[in-house]
Amino acid sequence: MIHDARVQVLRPGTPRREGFVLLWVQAGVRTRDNHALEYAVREANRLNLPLVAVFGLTPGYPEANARHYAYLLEGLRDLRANLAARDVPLRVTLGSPPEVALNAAGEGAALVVTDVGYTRLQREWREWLVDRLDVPLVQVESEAVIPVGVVSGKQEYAARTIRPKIHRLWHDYLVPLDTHDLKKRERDWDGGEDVTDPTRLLKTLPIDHSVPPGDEEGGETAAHDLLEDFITRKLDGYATRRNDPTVDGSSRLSAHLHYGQLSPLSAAIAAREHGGPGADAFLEELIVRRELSFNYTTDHPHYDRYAGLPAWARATLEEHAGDRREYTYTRAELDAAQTHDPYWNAAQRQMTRTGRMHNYMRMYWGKKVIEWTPTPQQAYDALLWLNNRHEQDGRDPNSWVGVGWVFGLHDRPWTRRPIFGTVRYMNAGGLKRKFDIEKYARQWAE
DNA sequence: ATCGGCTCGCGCAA
DNA sequence: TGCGCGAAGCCGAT
Repeated sequence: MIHDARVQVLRPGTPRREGFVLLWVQAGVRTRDNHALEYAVREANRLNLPLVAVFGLTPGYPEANARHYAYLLEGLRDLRANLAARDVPLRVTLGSPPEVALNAAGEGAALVVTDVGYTRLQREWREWLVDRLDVPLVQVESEAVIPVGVVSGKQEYAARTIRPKIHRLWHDYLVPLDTHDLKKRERDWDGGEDVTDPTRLLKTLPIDHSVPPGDEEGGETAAHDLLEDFITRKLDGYATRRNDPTVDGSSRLSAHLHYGQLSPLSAAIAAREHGGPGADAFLEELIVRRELSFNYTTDHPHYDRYAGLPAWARATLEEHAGDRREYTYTRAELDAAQTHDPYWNAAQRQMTRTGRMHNYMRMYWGKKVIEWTPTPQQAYDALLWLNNRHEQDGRDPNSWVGVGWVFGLHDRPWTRRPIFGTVRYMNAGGLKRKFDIEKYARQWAE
């Protein structure tokens, strides 16, 4: 089922009666549980037209490097194969995504269907296309379990304010998506770039190659293998094991979700069917926390800036901006994991080597950088830079929210203390109390 | 080992 | 207008 609230007409009009339906893929790089794809298939069948797809591959995506592009290209490789099995040919074209979509539409689109991403740039791409297209454009939301605008129309203050709104709605949206066979097939649709060998194509792209690919394979096939493994082997222990950075207890699905290779609906339905406390904990992360980050980037004009943090948090940090810092490090020293703190260095190395830092360590990692930089603004910029450079899912809405949390976003005040003011403080004592931090340090030793 | 206090602002009850 | 309470904590008192 495709809920009406998922579908938004961005450019109204009557579809042409000839040509093809065009699916402009931006966010949903998959065929399973992709509402935009299924909507496009139904529209093509209704209009008795074929369906084709296009992806604009921009080498200029802000902050993206070889680590990110490798994962994206693996996703496109799988997408082309999986769409072909649905009789939908995919073209991958180098260039600005909305321009690529506009040019493809110019070849005879009756109607353009697209999906939804939640960053400023993705919104601007859609707006750019709306202004120039001369056929209808429909967006179908599939990266959120519940459409962002349905959950809330304003910036939520914290998880506790968005949670009841989500819980009220989620049973209406946690419903399977049925598929239809495409009736008409387009045979003459140029495929553009060859994505069968992502490594080869990656080398030719004029991007930042200084960060190598991470340690996990991208793409829809790997995503579903990982999901199955997670549900059968890890979900039962998830509620407790996910908080221990020395064991493999987290889902590792975040990057697949970020690149649209895994539908959050697929993951949510699989977890709910399995049940238990692990499923509850996972659905909290997958739906409540994830939609809270979409809410932040959608309803906050400065979601990626220090100035966008809550007023109480900025005020208290600025009151303490003149407090003495025992250690200060440059961005390069942090990047190279060259601090006096072996636990911090271990976390940094886990991230640079694998593309993932354990969630609990990420909080500690962020809090320490507040202590070790001259001003909170510099701490914010450094953390965001490090996160977006090395994390496989960097530049996801959860990147800005995760870094923002370190500075008090979606959190509450605590005891006043130097440097932090009333923003929550963390220290290595907590790591020692909660788990075997020495083991973690050994796991990620130099 | 466990517990209360720290501190702000939202949202609901009244 | 008052009141309860909140993603992951810390610290000192018992």
